[in-house]
Amino acid sequence: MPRTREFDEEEALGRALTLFWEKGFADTSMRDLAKHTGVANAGLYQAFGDKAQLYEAALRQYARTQNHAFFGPLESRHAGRAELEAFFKSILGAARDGSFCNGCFIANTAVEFGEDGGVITEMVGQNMRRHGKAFRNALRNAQSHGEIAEDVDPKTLGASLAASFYGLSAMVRSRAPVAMIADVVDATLKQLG
Amino acid sequence: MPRTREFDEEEALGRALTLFWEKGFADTSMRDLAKHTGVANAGLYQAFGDKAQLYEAALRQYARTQNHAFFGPLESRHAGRAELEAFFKSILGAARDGSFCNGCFIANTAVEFGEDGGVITEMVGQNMRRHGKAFRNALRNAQSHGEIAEDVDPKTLGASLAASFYGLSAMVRSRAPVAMIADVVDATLKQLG
DNA sequence: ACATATTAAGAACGATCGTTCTTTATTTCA
DNA sequence: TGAAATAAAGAACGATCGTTCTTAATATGT
Repeated sequence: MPRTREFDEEEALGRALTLFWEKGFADTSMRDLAKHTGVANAGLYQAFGDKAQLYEAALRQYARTQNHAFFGPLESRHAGRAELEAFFKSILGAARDGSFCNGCFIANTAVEFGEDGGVITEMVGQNMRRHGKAFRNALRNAQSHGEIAEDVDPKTLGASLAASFYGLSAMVRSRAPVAMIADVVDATLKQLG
Repeated sequence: MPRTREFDEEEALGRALTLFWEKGFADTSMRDLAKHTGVANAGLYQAFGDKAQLYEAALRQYARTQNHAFFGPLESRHAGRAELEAFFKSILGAARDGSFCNGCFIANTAVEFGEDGGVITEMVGQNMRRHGKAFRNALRNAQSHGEIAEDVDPKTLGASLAASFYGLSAMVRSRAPVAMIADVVDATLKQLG
């Protein structure tokens, strides 16, 4: 009997993500979101709940798509030095062509929400652990294949590479000169030996 | 003839900074600020201009005080390896005791404002350049004194240490486990050789 | 084909936002 | 000491916020 939903939830969520990613949670209004998604105000509430739940859904989609595209290669059983280099060089490339100009949505969320004691902080922590694990996986593989120096500790360097990534994210978001981003990438990769 | 101002501008600004630092620009209302500074609503406008100008003034005070306390030692002509180690170890300590739980206000501002094309972004860039220069100064001194490896490039590693600092800031702000912070600090300092 | 359930569109609500204005109190100079 | 000028306090304003409600359109099961 019911009328069918006209809009595609996943696509609308993607557009909401774009807006949250660019402007953050507090600076994005539900009216902005309705306009940008093409979904009526009430439709967003019907489909996703309130604004916070919509943000959570957008964050989940980011983790599932964009974040997965970035970190998936590092999580492969065959990930090694090549994937680590490709990761940071692709960030430099994305900084050049502007496709990384909003930085990492996980890192942005970490900064905006801080410790809210809720589900958002938990999701941030979960994704940050994923990042560290991905780097560590690639580092371990690279080390066992003799592709990087023997004296690196995959656990500590993995955490450190994640921190460098978040730092790069903040710098790119505030439009630091590309030369500075290139310097960071150079020095970061030098740690592989 | 005029009545004298009752509150101390610098102290009120410090309290405003505390609030902006903890909650960010968008989530801090002028009423919050009036309550927390003890200065009446109109008094803040009288003394500082509008909300954005108040934030700018708070950012300037942060650069002049907190930021200076952190980076001043690295900018000394006598700064070397000891100061670099002390810097990152003090971050670990501050992560432990909670005194760094809001992260770096410069990095937070970079993430919240992104590229706004205005004075805020310019101040962020200015302070980020200062950070890179401070690290580079200490690295150059350390190198010329034989305290660190000869093959490090102070320029690129300086930029990279700044990125690591911003990343640490984001991680601490979202309450990453102290063990993870310690890992980042360990791996970061390992770059000194 | 009609009744019904759910949608879309956006008007409307109360709260809160940044900002200004009004009022009252206070201090200094002539 | 009285007049002028500024400070302090907070009420008030219009705008916008998140959210809900009203209305009208639409698609499905019998």
